[in-house]
Amino acid sequence: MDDAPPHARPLVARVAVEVPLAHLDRPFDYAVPAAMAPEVAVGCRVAVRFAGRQVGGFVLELADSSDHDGRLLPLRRVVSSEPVLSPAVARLARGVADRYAGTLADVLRLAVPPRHARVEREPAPGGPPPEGRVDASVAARGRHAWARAGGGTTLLTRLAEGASPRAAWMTLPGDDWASALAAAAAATLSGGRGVLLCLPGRRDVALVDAALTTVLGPGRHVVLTADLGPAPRYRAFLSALRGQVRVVVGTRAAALAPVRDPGLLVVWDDGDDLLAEPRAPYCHAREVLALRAHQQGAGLLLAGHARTPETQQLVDAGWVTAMPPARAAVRAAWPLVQVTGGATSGSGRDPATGAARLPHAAFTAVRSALATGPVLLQVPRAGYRTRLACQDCRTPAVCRTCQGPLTQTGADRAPQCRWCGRPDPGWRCAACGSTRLRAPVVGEERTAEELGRAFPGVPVRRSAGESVLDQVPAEPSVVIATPGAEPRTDGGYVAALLLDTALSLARPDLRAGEECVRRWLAVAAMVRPAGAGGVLLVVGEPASVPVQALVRADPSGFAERELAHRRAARLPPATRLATVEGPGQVVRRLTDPAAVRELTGTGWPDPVDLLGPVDLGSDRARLVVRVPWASGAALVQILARLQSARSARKAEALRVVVDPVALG
DNA sequence: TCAATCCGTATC
DNA sequence: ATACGGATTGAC
Repeated sequence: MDDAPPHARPLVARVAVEVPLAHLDRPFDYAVPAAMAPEVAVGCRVAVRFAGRQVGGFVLELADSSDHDGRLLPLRRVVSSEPVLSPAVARLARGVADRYAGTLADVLRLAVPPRHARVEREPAPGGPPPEGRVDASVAARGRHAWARAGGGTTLLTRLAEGASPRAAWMTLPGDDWASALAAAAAATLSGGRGVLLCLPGRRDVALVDAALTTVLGPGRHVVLTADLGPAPRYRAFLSALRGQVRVVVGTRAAALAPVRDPGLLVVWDDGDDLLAEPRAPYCHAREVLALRAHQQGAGLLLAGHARTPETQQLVDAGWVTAMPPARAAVRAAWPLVQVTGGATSGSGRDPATGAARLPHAAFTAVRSALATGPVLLQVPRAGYRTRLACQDCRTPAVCRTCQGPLTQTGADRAPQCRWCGRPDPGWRCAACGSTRLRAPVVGEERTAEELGRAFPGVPVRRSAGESVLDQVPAEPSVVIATPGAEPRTDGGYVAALLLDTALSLARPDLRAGEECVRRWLAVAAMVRPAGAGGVLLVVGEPASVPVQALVRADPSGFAERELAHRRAARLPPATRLATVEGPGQVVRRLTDPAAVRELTGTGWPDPVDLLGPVDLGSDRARLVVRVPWASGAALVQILARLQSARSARKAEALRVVVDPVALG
């Protein structure tokens, strides 16, 4: 095929068909009718007949012969010649599917947005993008952040030279990180290569979008998020695919965007679980981009206020380089950290609701800070980690298994036991039989009310849930925000207050400590340096390891300790772990080595820990499978074979999650 | 001995 | 889902 003469036409198309069955996750050959030969292209969408049905597919390859013994069916239709699945993205998608025991079709649904014919016909924008006015001060702020990161300036130089550095960067308080990422994008672009930036939420994407516009000028990058709507999404996708823009910024699905010749792949705040895909194959943007960096020889930047154990593990392995700031830079950037435990100034609080308590020392510190500027208060989300009760008879809701208190960890999640962590989606009141739960709101609203009274004459602004503030004026005010919704303020906050840290840390979750430190560092990042009067007030246990990360201004030390702890406890990412969920009988059989050997040919890797299975009710069960890190690939292969064997027998697919983000 | 039917398996 | 091949059955 490679040296075919110019008049030769492709005879065979290798097609990835869009079917959800695991055992059909491989290419199928089709004959290319002469009439379709001019339209067919590698990467284009086609329609084919498959097992008697009309299905869609993507051309993975064109060839002049097939290894298939039987007769080939002809392609039914070339849907469009647009090569929406480049060989590089096809290979990446295959790698992601293999990494997560999923199917290529699942990954391609994330990688290629639905076609929009009208958008596809739109003429390409004429000429080069307008030469924008570059805002020198924004670029300078970005460079300033890099200058105080260890090796930051070198990183920019190497990107501009076409090298592919892999780095883990933690910001210092006050860093204009969005501008810093834009500066790295500009450097990479100046070296002639593309850039992809993945961020957890729309707010983060909007910040970087704005920074890219000022640093690169307009029209040089494109935003790619799932919530754009079909036409704008396909338009953004096509402009990256066609090379009209070389910089893409977006949320998790953008990790598979068709950026050509990428020189830099950026993940921001990889501890945010928004970066994990909630649908099969449950891939995480950090893992997708790490694989992509490896496959395509691109640079990788794992950036954030905090560092996850997963990223720390890559640092330990020497695969990415840490960028520690000089100790002097840390001292110059960090606010003064004050930890207060013990007595509270409040009185008459309802102990059952765990309402916010404000120690006297913190109260005075906030009052004095309010003389000069805004004070930030981070509170748990409304209703979050509050004890649930029956809406009708007010009987406290308890766990059916262990009688622990039920709490809600998110507005749309099932109630969960605070002691054993078990979710209880089908709760029913033991006293009156009601199924209606009441979540007393103690988080944000109650705190706002209390603080409003505590500091009369000072405006109280709230940023949470539906009404998130991007920015607040740099004037004295109490700003109450839920994690992730903290507004920015020019010059930074005079003080910030972290309440009830001991309670937050007590969450029955493997990631509780890591998650708290991540949220606290996001607050610390917005406070003025100690030299400018900035104070971070922490209400909690001074000796606890997560609180010490703040006291010592040493988030990387915390990441190291956290990873060491995971190693000692044989927890991810020091081990590889997967959950398998399905009908009780099927899942229980997976604990029988002989049965697994029969199903997969080889059986579980040795050694293996099978934890559970846990009964989830309605005849469903979940098994946790844990293997040493080195056996991860073998584990995933077994899981894929298991799915394959089941789908071949027309059995319902199991829910397999490799590296689950949350472990209750 | 051959056609009709059933069942398992592959799906190009 | 459909299509096909091989095995099974039953009538001549």
